[in-house]
Amino acid sequence: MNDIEARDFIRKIIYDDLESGKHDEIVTRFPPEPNGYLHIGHVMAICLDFGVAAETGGRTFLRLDDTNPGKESPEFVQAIKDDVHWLGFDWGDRLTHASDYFDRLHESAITLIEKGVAYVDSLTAEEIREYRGTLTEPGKNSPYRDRSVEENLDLFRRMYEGEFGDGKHVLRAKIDMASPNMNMRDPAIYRIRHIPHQNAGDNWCIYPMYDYAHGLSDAYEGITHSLCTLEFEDHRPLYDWFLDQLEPEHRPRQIEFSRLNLAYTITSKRKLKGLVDEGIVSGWDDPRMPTISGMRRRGYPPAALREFVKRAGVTKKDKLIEMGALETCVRDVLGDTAARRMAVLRPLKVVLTNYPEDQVESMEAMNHPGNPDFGTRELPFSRELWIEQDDFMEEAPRKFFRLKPGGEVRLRFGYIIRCDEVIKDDGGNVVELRCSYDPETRSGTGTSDRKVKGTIHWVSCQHAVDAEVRLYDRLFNEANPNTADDAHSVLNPASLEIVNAKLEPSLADLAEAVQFERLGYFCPDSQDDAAGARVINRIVTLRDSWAKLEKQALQGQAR
RNA sequence: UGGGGCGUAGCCAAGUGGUAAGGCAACGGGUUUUGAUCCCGUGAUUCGCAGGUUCGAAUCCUGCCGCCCCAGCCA
Repeated sequence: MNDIEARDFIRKIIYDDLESGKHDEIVTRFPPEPNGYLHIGHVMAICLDFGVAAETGGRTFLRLDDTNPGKESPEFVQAIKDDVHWLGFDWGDRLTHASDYFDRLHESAITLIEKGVAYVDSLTAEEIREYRGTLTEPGKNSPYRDRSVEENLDLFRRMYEGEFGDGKHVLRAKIDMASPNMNMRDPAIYRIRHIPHQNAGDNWCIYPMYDYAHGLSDAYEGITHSLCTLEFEDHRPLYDWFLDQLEPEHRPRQIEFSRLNLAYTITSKRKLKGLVDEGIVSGWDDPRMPTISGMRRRGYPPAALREFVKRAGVTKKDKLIEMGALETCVRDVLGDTAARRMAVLRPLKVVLTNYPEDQVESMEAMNHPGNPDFGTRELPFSRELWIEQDDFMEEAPRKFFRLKPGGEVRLRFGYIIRCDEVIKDDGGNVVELRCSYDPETRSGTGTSDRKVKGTIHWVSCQHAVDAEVRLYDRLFNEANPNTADDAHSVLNPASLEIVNAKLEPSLADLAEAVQFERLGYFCPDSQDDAAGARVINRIVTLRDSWAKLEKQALQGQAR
């Protein structure tokens, strides 16, 4: 245990509890409400809850916190399970629901009534709000607050039996209507809802509130450390109050940490749902979404997400982390694991005028420059090739070491070519380049001592595989769209661009994430890709220091 | 102008009385048949601000300022 590094304040508390003997085993829980899809913010909680237990040889429950039927559904339950598994965590046989405890919770509510610390209130929701007071003024007691235990028991039984309509009564904890902590002003424990439950069916018409159900569920499961986000900090006195009143066998401790916010994206389930419902994205798993399913479809490796939250850290300070930090993690993982391939996103034809008409050569290409274990592959080379439009400039700035009229460039794993002639259409657009190749410069022959500044990628026209490639950018133009009044006003209209690309032949049956050299990391789209009709997602671009240089170069030229 | 939290570099983050770790970003330089990767180097006289205690303060005390959360029969 001592060899584990306590990287954050929560781990320090937990390791201390182990060392002091307060606990022999750490038990945590990840308790999402199945009312939406999990997102990048949840990744933090998942990694913490499962991670800290795994590190200490403890256990973690995946608990669906389903106390509010109507918002929850089995679809979301399934998505949550898939996402947690995909992230690399396993709950074993510890999949539970708050609804699994409805019977015990109901019994304990009766105990609270018998103890005289809970009562049935018959005020309307609006009246209760008025009686609650404000942030600066105390509330006042409900006229029903002093009902007898017998009357409360009778009323609660009849609530349970379905005698009353929604909202007619509510069971409340009798605490302190003048508490400076709003959560302690006689919070609701049970409300009436005549609707079926996603797990419990229609066995119930009264449902427990989060504050009541959560701490007790933790206690029932023997949770030692109940980790949650900062907004629950002032719910803790209430969490503890229920435990004090009911004295369950196990006594969990709630500890709060700050949420993780990602710049240029939103992590509010409500707003995320809005994007889906309004068709701004194709679904919860749209590759631009910050949902786990979206990031999975985009091609982000789970290891990158785990590394990202590890680098972010666990603290109580509000975080708004730059997108670049996440992208770096994605590149770090993919850089080691993805094979290299060649593809042209925006094709421009090159004809090698001095290359034999029907000749096809096979070029050997490394699958990974830093790792020979990836082996090599053969690339067909012929007279007509596709190159990237960006790799040619008719009037190039200084330091542009790609192709320009009269200039030379190396074709990756191929020959050095020179641009002899630029062919344009009637509109003056460059449509083809006539080039000549230097037969002495074939890659890997040892005779290619000649150096040129630039190396560009290419695909043989007659061997190319066509593909739809989807290029993604951030969904919002505002660093913190969470705080924007209207999310629509800060949407990035260019968050998706689709191009018709040309791929090297080996990509005809691409299945995993690969690097398209000089472009970025790409993977087939899990929904739309099909044999013979490739649909590929760009996961992330490569770091592009030329983009910055180009800007400077063009500005310099303009002056 | 109630209560609860939080303020260390552009973004994260260590540090808890002994003289400011690390990562990301940025900026230089080197290697490179990916302008990628990799490697090397550059940042805080200062820790929200102002006082105070101390030989010594990011760490302790006082006051102030700023930001976040709470008035669901949501979680």
